[in-house]
Amino acid sequence: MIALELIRENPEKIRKRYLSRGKEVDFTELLELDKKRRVLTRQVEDMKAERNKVSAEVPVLKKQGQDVSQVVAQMKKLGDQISEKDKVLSELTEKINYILLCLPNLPDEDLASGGKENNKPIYTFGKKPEFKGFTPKSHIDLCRDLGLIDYERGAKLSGNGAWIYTGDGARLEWALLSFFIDEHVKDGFTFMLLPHMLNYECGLGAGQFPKFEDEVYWIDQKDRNGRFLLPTAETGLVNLYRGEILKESELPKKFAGYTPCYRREAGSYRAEERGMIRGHQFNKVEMVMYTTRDKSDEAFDYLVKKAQSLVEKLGLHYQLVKLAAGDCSDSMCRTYDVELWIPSMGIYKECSSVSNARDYQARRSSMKYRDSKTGKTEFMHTLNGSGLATSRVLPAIVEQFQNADGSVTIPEVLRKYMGGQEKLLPKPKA
RNA sequence: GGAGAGAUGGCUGAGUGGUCGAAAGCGGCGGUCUUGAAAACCGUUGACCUGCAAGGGUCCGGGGGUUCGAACCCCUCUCUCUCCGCCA
Repeated sequence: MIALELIRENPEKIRKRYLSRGKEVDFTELLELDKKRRVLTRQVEDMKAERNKVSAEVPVLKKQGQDVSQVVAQMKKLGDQISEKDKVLSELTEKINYILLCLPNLPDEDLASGGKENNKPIYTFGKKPEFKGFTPKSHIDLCRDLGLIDYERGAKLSGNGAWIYTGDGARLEWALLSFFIDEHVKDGFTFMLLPHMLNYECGLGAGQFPKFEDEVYWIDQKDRNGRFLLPTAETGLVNLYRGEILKESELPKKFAGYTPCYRREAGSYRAEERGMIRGHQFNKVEMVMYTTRDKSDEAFDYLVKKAQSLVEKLGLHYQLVKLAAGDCSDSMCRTYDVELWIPSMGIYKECSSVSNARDYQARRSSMKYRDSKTGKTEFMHTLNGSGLATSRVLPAIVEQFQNADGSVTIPEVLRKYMGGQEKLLPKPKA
C-alpha cells in the first residue's frame, strides 16, 4: 500500500511513476473520496466531542439532583446523527482503502520503464557449456533416463503440472535444499518451516490480494475466512510481525524458509515449459529481510549477492537481470532476477527473484519499528529473494553438467549431501 | 469432536455502566546518591488519526448491538488455556 499523502500531495508525479510500469491510474475519484472523508471526519469528531463533554456532565448534574431528561433527549438525537454520519464515513473509508490496496507499488526511479522487453542483463557468470561430440539432451529426457523424475505417475497422482522426484532425483532436490539452507544459516539467517495454509490477511499483507485471489489454491472457502496454500514462503514470512512494533535494535531480521510453492498457473502452460520449469507445486527456499528505512538498499544488494553466490557455488552459468518497471511484481519497487541457462531451451530461466518492497507490505499489515533517535514509529522495509527455487535449479544442473555418456556430474558442493556420490548414471534399460 | 475458562498497556495483573486511556508491580527512560556500578529514592513512560498549535477524535482480541454514556451489559467471530474423547 502506498501512502495516501503521497498522492494527495503530488498526484501528477505519482501518476507518472505508475506510467513507467505501464499502469494508467486516475486519482480523481480517490482524491474526491479523500476530501469528502476529511470534511466528514471533522464534522463527526466535533459532534462526538460535544457528546463526550455533555455525557460527562450527566452524572454531575444527577448528583446535584437536577433533572437530566432534557439533556439526555438532546444527546439521543445527537447520537442518532452521529451514527448516521459514521456509517457514511466507514463506507468512504472502505472505498478509499480498497482503491489503495489495489494500487501497485511505485517502481524505483532508476528502473527502465516498460515491460519485459526492457529488462537488462547486468552481469554474467560462466559460459554456455559446449557439448563436444554429442547432442545434449533436454532435462526432461535426462531426468527420465537417469530416473530422477517420474512425470507420468506424477500426473497420475495429481494431474497436469505435477511430477514425482524419485531416488537420486529426490536426493538431488533434497541436497539442493539442504545446501541452500546451510548457506543461509551460516550467514545468520533464521531457518523457518512455515504452515502451508495461510489466512486471508497474509495474502493481503504480502500484496497478492485482493488482486490475485484467483491464482492461489483455496482450502475451505474463497473468502476472508478461508485459507489458501501459500504460493511462496514470502507470503508467510512477510507477515510475521503483522500489527507489531519492533525496536529499531531488533532490525535487521533475516529469515530463510523452505516450503513447496503452490500455484494455479492458470493458462500459463506452453509446450516449452514442460518438465519442472513450471508446475503447480515446486520447491523453493526463500529469503526475507526486515530492515529500517535507511538500510533497505544495502539489504537489497546483499540479497542479490547471496542469490548469486549460491548459483556460483554450484558452478552454473547464469545472468543477472535488472527488471524493467513493468516486469516487477506489483508489490515491489525493484527486482533483480538470477536466470539460469537452460541449453535445451536456448534461454535463461529465472531461479531467483530478489526484490525490495520498501514499506509497501509493511503498510498493508502495519509492521513498524521505533526509531531510536526520534522515538517515532516508522514502517519497516521488507525484502525478499529466492535462495533459490530448487525446482528450477535441478533442470539447469542436469542440462549444464551432462556428459557424452549420458551421465551428469554432481556439483561438488552437493556431494556431501548425497553420500559422496559424484555422478548420476543412466538407468539400464529394462 | 465434547465440556469449561479466558483474551486489558513491553510483561504480570486489577478493574463488571459515569473524570478509566485504564490501579499496582515488573521492565524501559531520566535524575539524585556513587570514583564507577549495583541498591535505594524521586520523576517519567501506550498507539493511531487530525491540527501550525491549543485542542479534538479513536483504540482494553475482531465485528455488530443496547445506552445520554461501554474495558465493563447483549450477540457473533477468531484465538488461547484446562479436562475428556479420537487419531497420523
